[in-house]
Amino acid sequence: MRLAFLGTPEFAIPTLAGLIEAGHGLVRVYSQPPAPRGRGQTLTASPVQTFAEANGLETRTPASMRAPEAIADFAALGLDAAVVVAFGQILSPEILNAPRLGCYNLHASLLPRWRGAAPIQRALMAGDAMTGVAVMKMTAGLDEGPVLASATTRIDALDTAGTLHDRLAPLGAELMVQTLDRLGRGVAAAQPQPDEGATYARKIRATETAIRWDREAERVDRQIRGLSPAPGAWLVAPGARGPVRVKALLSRVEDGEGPAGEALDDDLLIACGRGAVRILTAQREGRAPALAAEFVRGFSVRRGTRLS
RNA sequence: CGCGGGGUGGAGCAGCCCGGUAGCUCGUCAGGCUCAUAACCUGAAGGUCACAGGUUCAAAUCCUGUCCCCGCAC
Repeated sequence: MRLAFLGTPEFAIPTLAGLIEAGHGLVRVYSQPPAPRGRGQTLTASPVQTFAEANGLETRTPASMRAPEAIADFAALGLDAAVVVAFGQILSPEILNAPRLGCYNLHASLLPRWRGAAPIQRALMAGDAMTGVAVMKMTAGLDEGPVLASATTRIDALDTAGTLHDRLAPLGAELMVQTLDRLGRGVAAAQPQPDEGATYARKIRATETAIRWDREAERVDRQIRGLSPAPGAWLVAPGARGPVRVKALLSRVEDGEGPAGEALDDDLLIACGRGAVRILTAQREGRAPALAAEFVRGFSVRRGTRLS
């Protein structure tokens, strides 16, 4: 098929790679424009732009797909369909209707659950036992289009947003390739999303990253894993030269009772509002992530220590 | 030039402010103890203190520059 691809972060790359491998006619890749990123604020191209250019694909990074020139240019491509994966811009009806068969989005949740910005993190933080990916035909409403296909994956006790992301990206890529194949053969069926069961996956805000030890252990654990590796759930531990911010990257619920936030042993078992959480991987500011055993070797958190 | 932290035997860290014999926890190796052990005891090996200059009688420590890593913000 004659396709355009619109995507921005790492998550979108397996799908783009899958389309290339499937031999589709990728006539254009769109991505968010390079922006100052990271330390030093260097102007950096998005992962998708970098990948697309490395693969010799025609790439554009318009600041807005709503600009008349962008719309006209897009319409002139004469597309069969467009594939959108975490592009980062809301597309107008003119864009959505331009390709002959429409625009198809890969979303990292089992729609209608977790429409919106942070589906992977939200599914984990909410304690869902299962999540997945869905391919839908895009409509004006945000993530409300009819679903053509979906695939599920179990959320394990030690999953983090990072491990889920890495599992869902290729799963979604495969699903998208299959769906396009069926679409091309005219045998794809779209099911409208039911409104019931719809939830919205709000963008993660910095204020959500502080660990609240007074909450029950299950919830603290999910917060830690749902925010790992980025932006990370934080706690503050007393250090020799003042309070130290520590990012908890992996945890597990364990038995234990005590005042919320108190270390119950010397190996990062921390009491919560109810139950306790053992931190398995941690990282303090300026340092590399470390397994609990190594972490504690250089930064002891003895039994009785109060964390906040 | 967005703000900040860090590079010290194989791992994780302390020491740096207030220059002067390389420290801690662990790992490794050898021996011992034990029915036995990831436990305990004894001993040993292993470090150009990121790199390059500078100051000094003397630099891990102070000054300058370079490279790499990380947190925040975005």
